[in-house]
Amino acid sequence: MVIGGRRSGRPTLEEVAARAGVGRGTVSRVINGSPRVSDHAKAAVEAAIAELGYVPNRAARALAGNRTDAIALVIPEAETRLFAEPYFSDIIRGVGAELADTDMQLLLTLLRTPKERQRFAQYLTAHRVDGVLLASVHEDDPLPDLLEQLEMPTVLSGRRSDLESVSYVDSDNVGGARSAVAHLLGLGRRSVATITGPLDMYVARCRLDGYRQAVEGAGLLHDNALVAAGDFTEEGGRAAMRALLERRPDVDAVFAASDVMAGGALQVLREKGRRVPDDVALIGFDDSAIARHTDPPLTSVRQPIEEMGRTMARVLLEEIAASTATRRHVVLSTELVRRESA
Amino acid sequence: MVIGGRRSGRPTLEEVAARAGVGRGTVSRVINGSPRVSDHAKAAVEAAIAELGYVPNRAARALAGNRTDAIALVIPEAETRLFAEPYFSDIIRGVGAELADTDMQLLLTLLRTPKERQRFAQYLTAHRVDGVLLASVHEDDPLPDLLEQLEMPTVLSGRRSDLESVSYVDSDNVGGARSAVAHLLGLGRRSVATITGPLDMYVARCRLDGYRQAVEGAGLLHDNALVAAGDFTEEGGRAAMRALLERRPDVDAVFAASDVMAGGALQVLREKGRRVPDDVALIGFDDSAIARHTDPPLTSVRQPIEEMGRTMARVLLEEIAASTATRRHVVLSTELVRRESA
DNA sequence: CGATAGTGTGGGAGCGCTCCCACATGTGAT
DNA sequence: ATCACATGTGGGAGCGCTCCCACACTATCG
Repeated sequence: MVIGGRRSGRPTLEEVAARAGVGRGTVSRVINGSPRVSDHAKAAVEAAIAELGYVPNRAARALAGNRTDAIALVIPEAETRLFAEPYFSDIIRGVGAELADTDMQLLLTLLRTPKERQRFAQYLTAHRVDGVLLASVHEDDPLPDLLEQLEMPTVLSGRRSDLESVSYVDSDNVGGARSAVAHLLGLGRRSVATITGPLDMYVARCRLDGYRQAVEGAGLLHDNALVAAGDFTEEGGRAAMRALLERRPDVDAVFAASDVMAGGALQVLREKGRRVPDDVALIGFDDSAIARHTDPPLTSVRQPIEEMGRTMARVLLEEIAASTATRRHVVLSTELVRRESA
Repeated sequence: MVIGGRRSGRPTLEEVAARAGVGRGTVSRVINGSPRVSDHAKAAVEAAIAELGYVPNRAARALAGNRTDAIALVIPEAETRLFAEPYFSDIIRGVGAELADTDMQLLLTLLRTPKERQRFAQYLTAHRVDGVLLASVHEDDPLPDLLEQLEMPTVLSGRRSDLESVSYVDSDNVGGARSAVAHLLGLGRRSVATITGPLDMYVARCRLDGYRQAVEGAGLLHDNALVAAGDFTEEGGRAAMRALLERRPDVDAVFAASDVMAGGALQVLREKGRRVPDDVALIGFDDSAIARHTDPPLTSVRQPIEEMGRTMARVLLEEIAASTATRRHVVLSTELVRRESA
């Protein structure tokens, strides 16, 4: 590796051209992989690049080419709290992996305050990124619409509703929930309850739908007393579990829409003297670290989150490359990870 | 907020100048906060900027000014696995918070493969960032030295050794460990063991030092049989705990150098029928989510990680702004969070 | 053999800034 | 009045690229 060199600055395209004995245009074409270059010229340029240790100046490229070679990964306000969850790091790792072979830069943008959102809107209008990855959106989030309006290539992780128009990559929440509940039913449980997430979140409704489909598919009657609303927090899981035991003391299985809530439910079940899984079987969602650390370890539905991140990046790059606006909706399948709680 | 506008592109500095009835130079001076501008001109320019919704073109600035207004947060290979740990997300949140009021961009760089490291070295020589934050370095990591050689402003989280020359922000690992072990001793425990991290990591050695200081400070003999090497993984914690029980069945307290390892140790203790904290008191390090979810919940040493992130960003910005190379070493104090395991 | 179409190539223009020189104007000392 | 110096200002030059036009040179055809 060549570090530093003659002169004050790094070599420029022009210097490469001089060394290779060609014009600026030809060097540019080689760098950008244009097919309209003779093998001979290409070889000479590549040699010159290697000799000089030339690396293109990003800013100059961006200025001349009216692009930035950078994409933003945006983590909205509500999520910065949950940032520690494996969800985001796995997304980031997936995105990073996919981008590693590109020379696309990844900008991390945390949007906590309205002021920061405002500032980010400026970023966008100032065309400081070529595209945006939006990690986890709420139903009423206007950001995707702003992005669409600005014709900024965008990919969401998850979606706001069935009608989501912006490109997204989501996991099969309905199917995951369905398979979890089917598993409980297959164990012979007949009073299968669910603890839902906040129902103003699409993901929570999907998981509830999956629960319903499985229950009804087994020819059982859907009983609203078996559905308790949680909010994806541990305390919410505890409250929901208490309510369920109150309403239906005969409950023999619970599907919680997140591991955190399942953890809360587990505490209450133990308090109330119910054995897991003997008296009550329990399944969570996310297959997070918590699932491995509860006693007993939680059976849980795993989402392929890193894969989601990779896919998001891939879809975004395609969207940036495409001349016409395309929308892609990708749903990745989930997998039931069996442990001792069910 | 003005979105879009007349013409094809966003307004330029020149247009702002025309509108304000001044020259390009004056607008530039206003934007960059130069004191050499009359109040009158300044007001006119600011009005024009607001009316046009002008946002400076970053690429043009970078090209003309020979800087990037971007810093890289680098997460080296070994750590991408641990990325889910609150450590990194807290660092990121802190950095993000500190940068929010700046117009410095945060680039996330995961360095997994040697190839990616190589590529990153090119980034650096190509001057694509103004500074680098390096999250968690290993003792033999050459990256800090490369950065120093390139005169790239750099701040580490943690340090490689006592002699670290590059700027860093670290937490008081020695003091944290010491207080944890002192707490165990204060409980009347006399056979206090420790599960260390990998001893080629400075942070692991610091925590071991703290352990030693506390033990010796209490007038006890240091027994090597009470020291088991782990590797910051759960499995490592399990193995170390098994070794400890084998060597010193009389062990009545354990200080693990991370919560993850403490979690592993806890499993083994339960397997072997030891009650926590009755038979064996246990303390972890990091105060991570795991600590709250084990049974019993772990007493643990908390580091002010988000604060570390904030400080890192602050120090880096100062270093970038400073004309001369400065080195700053900041050590933040830790706190023992008491739960039921000790 | 000229016309027509491809290929490869050089280099001008220009992207939107910052830097800095030159100059205008103002102020106080001589 | 003259000089010295600070203060404010306009605009040329140039950062390192990409885009694209113009041109040279080939092939292919009737």
